Amino acid sequence: MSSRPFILSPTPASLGAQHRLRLDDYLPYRLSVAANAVSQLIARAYVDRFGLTVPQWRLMAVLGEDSPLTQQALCGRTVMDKVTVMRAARGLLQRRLLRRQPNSADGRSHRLSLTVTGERMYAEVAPLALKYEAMLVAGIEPLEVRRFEQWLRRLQQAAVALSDAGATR
Amino acid sequence: MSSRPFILSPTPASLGAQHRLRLDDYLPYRLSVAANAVSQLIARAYVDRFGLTVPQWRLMAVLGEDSPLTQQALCGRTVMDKVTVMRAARGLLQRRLLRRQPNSADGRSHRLSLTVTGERMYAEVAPLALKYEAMLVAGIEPLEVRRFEQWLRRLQQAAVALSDAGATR
DNA sequence: TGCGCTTGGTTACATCTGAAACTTTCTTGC
DNA sequence: GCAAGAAAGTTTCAGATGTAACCAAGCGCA
Repeated sequence: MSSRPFILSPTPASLGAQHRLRLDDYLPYRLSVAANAVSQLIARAYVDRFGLTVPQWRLMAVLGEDSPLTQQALCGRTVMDKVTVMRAARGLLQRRLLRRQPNSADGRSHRLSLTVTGERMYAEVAPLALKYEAMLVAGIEPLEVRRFEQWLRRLQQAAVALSDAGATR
Repeated sequence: MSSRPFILSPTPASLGAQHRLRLDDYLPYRLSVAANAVSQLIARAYVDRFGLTVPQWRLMAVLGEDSPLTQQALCGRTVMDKVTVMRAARGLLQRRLLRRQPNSADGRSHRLSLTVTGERMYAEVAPLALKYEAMLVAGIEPLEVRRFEQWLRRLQQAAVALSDAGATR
């Protein structure tokens, strides 16, 4: 690639950024593009092998480690819209991968959990997911990966905070 | 948050990953969620202040630093589909932010560049973008930020490589 | 020159997505 | 208890997005 001199030179104020906008070095852009590439890769794999969409995959991932849960709870765990969760759940229900039982504590919601078939699929889905993750970070020290994840959390937090601040302002 | 012991303990094989799938610690998920949060924040800001969609914003960002360019070139620079570029360009053309001139070298394509109005908007858009970036990474050393960006590039590259490998296999 | 192939760009269509309105059930304050 | 408001879930609708088909202009090779 082209040389980028003085990028790390002392910046004028407290803003640790460039003064000129170069899309290619723009963090939100880089983040978006990277996320897209990774998402596409994994989405394709899951749709091909299991016929699962990303939202459906997320539901299975969560319910595989903790169930039963209501749709509401799933929204929180997967950071997805309630409509998205609803549709994903409907798909899985139709395929008998999910079971929906009445919630004695609250007549509005239901308790969702994997069926035996769902568990069986989960048993294939989870290792594949881990395999993809491993391939993506191949050759990188685990400690580095952890640091990166921390970064992502931090960034997300910052974005949400700014978003809330903007909304109420 | 909850404690996560032994995460950094020696892993069995060369795979630097967990053995159990926990969505919350799953890198592709974290990446997607973080990217979403950041994208939403910025998208909202741009639609509110300038009436620009993300694709439109990207076109302006690229054309502001380098023009004229064909749509084809813009696809490469923004990592967007040609249809997406086409629609974004159409929107900007209608608002007279973009100019489209014939390309003497190739009758199929056109040379796109910002109009004076477009330049004027760019002059507002770019600093705001940098401001958002600065706010997101506030309190983090610039060197760290660079490292993170490198990470993102690397991850993207890995994803694309795996995707290509999968497609041809 | 001309026939086939490629490429830039556009259109059509099918899908996905989220905001908003709506229904039902629960909670709260009186 | 019972109205009023909140919350879980569903449906509807409009906008965004991408794939595939399509058109027109260039390229290449005989």
